[in-house]
Amino acid sequence: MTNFSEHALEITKRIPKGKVATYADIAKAAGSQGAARSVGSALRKNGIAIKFAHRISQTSKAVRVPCHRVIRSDGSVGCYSGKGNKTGLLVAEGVAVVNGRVELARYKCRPEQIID
DNA sequence: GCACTGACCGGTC
DNA sequence: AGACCGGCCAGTG
Repeated sequence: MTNFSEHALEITKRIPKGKVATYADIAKAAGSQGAARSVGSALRKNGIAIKFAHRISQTSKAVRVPCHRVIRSDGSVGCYSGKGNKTGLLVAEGVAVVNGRVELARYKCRPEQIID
């Protein structure tokens, strides 16, 4: 695991429940603005899982990176390994998703909340 | 070190 | 509001 992907995952874990963050913001917070694509790659490689949903909280050890809270900068939910969206999970957490999009103005968390 | 690849971004049309 | 296009950047072989 490289420094960047590691950092990106750490940041992703810090996204508060009920909020979302964009790939671009994470890339920037990870120290490489514009590396949004790389953030996606990192999440894919680590592919932690969306399973998060049916087993929220507790599970002390399991790392569980909430990748579903990471969306595209235009508010669209985006892809997930090409199959399945994170829409359901977002809704389950209280994030309103309309037509596969999230109202960024309302649900996007501030950068300072996810930066180290 | 080169040449792909991709859970992306921003500007244009 | 969509759809397209070129460019980014880190990971991988």
